[in-house]
Amino acid sequence: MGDKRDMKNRLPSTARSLPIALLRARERVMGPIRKLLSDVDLTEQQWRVLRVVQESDGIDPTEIADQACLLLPSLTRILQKLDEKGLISRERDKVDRRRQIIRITAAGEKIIEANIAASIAIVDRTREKMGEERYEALLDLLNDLDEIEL
Amino acid sequence: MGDKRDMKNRLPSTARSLPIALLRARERVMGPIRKLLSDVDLTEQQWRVLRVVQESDGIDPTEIADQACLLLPSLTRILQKLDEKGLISRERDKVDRRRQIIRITAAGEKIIEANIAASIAIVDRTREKMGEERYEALLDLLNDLDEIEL
DNA sequence: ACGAAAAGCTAAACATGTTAATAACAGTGC
DNA sequence: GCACTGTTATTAACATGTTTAGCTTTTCGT
Repeated sequence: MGDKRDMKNRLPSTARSLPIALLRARERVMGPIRKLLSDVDLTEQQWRVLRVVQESDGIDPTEIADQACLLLPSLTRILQKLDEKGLISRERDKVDRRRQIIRITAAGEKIIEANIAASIAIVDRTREKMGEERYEALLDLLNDLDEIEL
Repeated sequence: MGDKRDMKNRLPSTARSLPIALLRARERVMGPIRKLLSDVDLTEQQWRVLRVVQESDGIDPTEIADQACLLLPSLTRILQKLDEKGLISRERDKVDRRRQIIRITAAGEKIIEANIAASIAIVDRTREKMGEERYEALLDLLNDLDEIEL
């Protein structure tokens, strides 16, 4: 018979479950950053999008979604919010009119400049606490996992 | 002056950004599982909760939230859904009447039995493709990250 | 040039993430 | 017994995740 205990023990406890371990780790990393951003009324995703836009010189939503790791429907709403807040500008591409060109505004630049240092500090602190080597090893393994099973 | 390029280069590219690497890795792992579960009309979170409940012998929401890595407001809605679907039962604790006791139903057991094997297979396949050692090393590093910066 | 297929984006619907506020109950000190 | 405080769980409000459908524009084959 299909004894319940047989199946239970073949699955990892939550600490050894990869999906949950990834969740917890992400929570640990993003917690402090979220706290920082709430002071300027930005979500973690809005900040990610704003930074991708700032690093480019005019970029379309598809490219933003790819770099910020967001699905297009989510991005659509985020761009609407950022537009309302006056942090980005949107413009139709004159050549391919399906496409939009997103740019950061002066107000957007200002917000980034005001928070980028603290953002970097948080990342640096995590890397130091974990140790440079282990931090880099973790990144390597995560990237490996992402490239697996095409 | 605050040259823009100075700040840009101190932040990692998306591949070397820990938050984004964690996102992508999670997406890669959960994709196949989500596909499996959509056939039985369960979300990834509902499945996680159902399994935690099944592994216990009566458990309260706070404990479920902790083990399934969910916030209580999310869990409240998920338990309502699972209750509507008849997969769990809820009961007030007779001793401490703030507390609830959640149990899995026969229908819930049936769904788990019908899908647990495929679920295990997906995890196993990922571990094999990545290599046992690297897989375990990744889990160790993720757990380390979670324990850091108390 | 024309119609089918594809690309870029948006809308809608439902589920969860996140924070703040609230209700209901339990324990504590007085 | 009563106010005080902490715990458990829910609700509300807003933002995002996820899937499906839809619209507009372009590209391609013929």
